Amino acid sequence: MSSTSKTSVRQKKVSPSIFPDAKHDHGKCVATALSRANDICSSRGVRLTDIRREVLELVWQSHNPVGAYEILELLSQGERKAQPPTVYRALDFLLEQGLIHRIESLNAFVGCSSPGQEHSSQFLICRECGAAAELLDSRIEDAIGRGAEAAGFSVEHPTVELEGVCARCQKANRPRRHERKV
Amino acid sequence: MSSTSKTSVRQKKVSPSIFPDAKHDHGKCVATALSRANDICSSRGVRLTDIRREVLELVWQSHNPVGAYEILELLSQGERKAQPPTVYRALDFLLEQGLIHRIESLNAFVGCSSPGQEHSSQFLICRECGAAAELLDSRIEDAIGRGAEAAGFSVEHPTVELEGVCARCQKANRPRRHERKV
DNA sequence: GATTAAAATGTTATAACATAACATATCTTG
DNA sequence: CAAGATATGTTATGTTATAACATTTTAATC
Repeated sequence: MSSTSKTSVRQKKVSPSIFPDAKHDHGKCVATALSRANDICSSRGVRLTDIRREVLELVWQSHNPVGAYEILELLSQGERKAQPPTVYRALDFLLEQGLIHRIESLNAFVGCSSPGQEHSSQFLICRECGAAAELLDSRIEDAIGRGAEAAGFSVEHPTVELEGVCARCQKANRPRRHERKV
Repeated sequence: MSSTSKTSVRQKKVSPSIFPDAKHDHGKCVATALSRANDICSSRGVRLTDIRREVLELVWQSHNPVGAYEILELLSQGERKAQPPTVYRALDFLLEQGLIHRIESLNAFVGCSSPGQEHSSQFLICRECGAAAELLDSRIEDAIGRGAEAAGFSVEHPTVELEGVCARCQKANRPRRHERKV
């Protein structure tokens, strides 16, 4: 057991949006991610090299999962002319350190919202805007644990990726009253 | 006839193994899958052509997810010399009809254990023997639905793939008492 | 049973994602 | 600084998937 990471895990008003607001300060997201990554890496004695930091920054360019080759292109726009292995090696490092997650259903990568702690998470992936939000829902985790246990199966690496439509896109798509078909 | 394949679907002693027994009659699995596929396709007025049936049969060659190019190779061992699009088109058809599932974390395909009914399922994937078993656990489904709902997210296509070790492989791997390290 | 439109398959080429293998550079640490 | 470990560069190739267009097969209608 790793004790309590936050005491207010279960609030009354669960933030209705783990999805970032349209006008949130994304610079802050990036800054926080980089700062935490720094802390985590130095506390573990592993090196957050230039390439690794740049790749992390590119993954965090938005809340949408980004493909390795997209990163490669972005990375190659600067001075550096990288090859695929450079990117994949950096991604492997970031995955090992729990700084990013891989989205299997998209072959893409997204920044981890709570690095530094082991956790199994669930992703909500909006098919409209492409954003991915990380859910840390213990009830889902528990249900999965119990379901697997009933089959005598020991889960080591759960993948939970939920494609659908986020609240914002649902609102945006909802037709006006007078436009409705039925 | 389709209808009841067995009346004892919900027994007291829930089969502790949705994973197939080592010595189960796999020919029966295949025969059942093909027969159901036939029924489903004819009732829907879609065509289970030779290629599609062969691909379905190859997917069902075992309970381990199988890659598209592996299918391609197997398919090309016979008379037919197929190309990738042939296989992917057949797989697309089988997916659309709910006769197979795609395992995102493996880029591979596995037969559906309960075709003919819409369902969201969860996969238990053994990293030892490679077998994949399909769980239809409403509690996991519910927990996911609630978790997503709390975020205002509407789930359309859930992907739940649980990598770990199946009961049989756990037993097989467990060291003898006198061999234990700790 | 010929006509024809739709559906399925064949064929060629290429896109997209990922890693193997070995060379070179750069960081540590004695 | 020497020397091993770690990280990156470089070349080639493996693996998964699809686009685009040609041909064949099927099913429906006359």
